[in-house]
Amino acid sequence: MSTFLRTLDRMSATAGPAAPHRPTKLQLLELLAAIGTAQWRDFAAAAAHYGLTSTQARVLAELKGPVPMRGLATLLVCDASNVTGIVDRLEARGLVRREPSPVDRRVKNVVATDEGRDVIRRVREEMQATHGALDTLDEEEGATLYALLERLRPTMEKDA
Amino acid sequence: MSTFLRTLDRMSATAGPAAPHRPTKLQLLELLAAIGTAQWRDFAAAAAHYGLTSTQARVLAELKGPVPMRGLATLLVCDASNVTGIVDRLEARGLVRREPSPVDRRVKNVVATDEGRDVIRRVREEMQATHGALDTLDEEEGATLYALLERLRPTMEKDA
DNA sequence: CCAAGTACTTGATGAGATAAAACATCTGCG
DNA sequence: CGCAGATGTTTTATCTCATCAAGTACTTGG
Repeated sequence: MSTFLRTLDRMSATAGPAAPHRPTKLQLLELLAAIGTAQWRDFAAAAAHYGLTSTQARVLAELKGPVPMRGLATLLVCDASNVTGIVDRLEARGLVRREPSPVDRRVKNVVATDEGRDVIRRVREEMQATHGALDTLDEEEGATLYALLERLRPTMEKDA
Repeated sequence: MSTFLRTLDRMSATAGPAAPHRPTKLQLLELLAAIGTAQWRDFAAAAAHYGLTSTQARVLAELKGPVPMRGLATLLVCDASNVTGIVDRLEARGLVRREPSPVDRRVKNVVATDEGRDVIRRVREEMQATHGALDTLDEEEGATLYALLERLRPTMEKDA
């Protein structure tokens, strides 16, 4: 609680005249959206640096172990037929391999190759380097933000 | 986007069990990404409910006044030739209008029609309705969250 | 006035998304 | 057991969105 108050104090000291003190729900939604898209663009840029589309990078990042095509579709929240093409392109570049499931002959498991693992590792590193954004928050502010966002999360994920 | 999440998750794997009062940078990023993802999917779903793609809805949302094609391209961070098609489709549905700029005959300003404004208003309402999440914050907490997020935004937009 | 720059469009190309349908395989129930 | 229905994958068609290259129309500054 005292953390809250001090955070507010610091904010009113640094916020300047432009900061609205009573944001509407809509303003908050728009701000969240703006930050979300900024993050997404960062991810896409890091992926592009290694010749990947963001979707391809997304798939590659999922492949910690073998994942069936259908499983990828579920993870990506998209149609299974869509995954075929994405994995085709990754496979053509040698970043990924299809192998038949030992337990179900209908299923093809997708596995990252060594090169695939290497590429996604580099994308991750680049993301970390890019995000100095949060360094502008001190420890208390970070804790405050985290606590507030965490309360938002469960309600917003209902549609997943 | 959900992979993006998991990627960040994996990146912060060394942090161990969550220490809620001292979140790491990566934990914060993960949380922001989680909320951003959920919100983006909600936005897309609300837009789809009115027969709009998320990109089309995004354009409509930008049209608070007349905006030149080139300006839209800048806002969307994409090629100008891309905007032509998006606005074509919106115009074909009567949600948007091109009108010549009075000051520069090269320029076409895009304006939302009454119907366009109505549709985007409904999309926004649907999002707000979906996100009772924000109702769990009281006024002070909302203001705190807004101020913190606002400080994050400019830093994250640096890379355009 | 004219060269260079800017705004927009067109056309080619490619990724990603969905829907419908084909095909092989698995599963459960009579 | 055997078959009907469900499931996993791919193909094909169609759309949107993204880029690049080129072309047209207009503006601007030397």
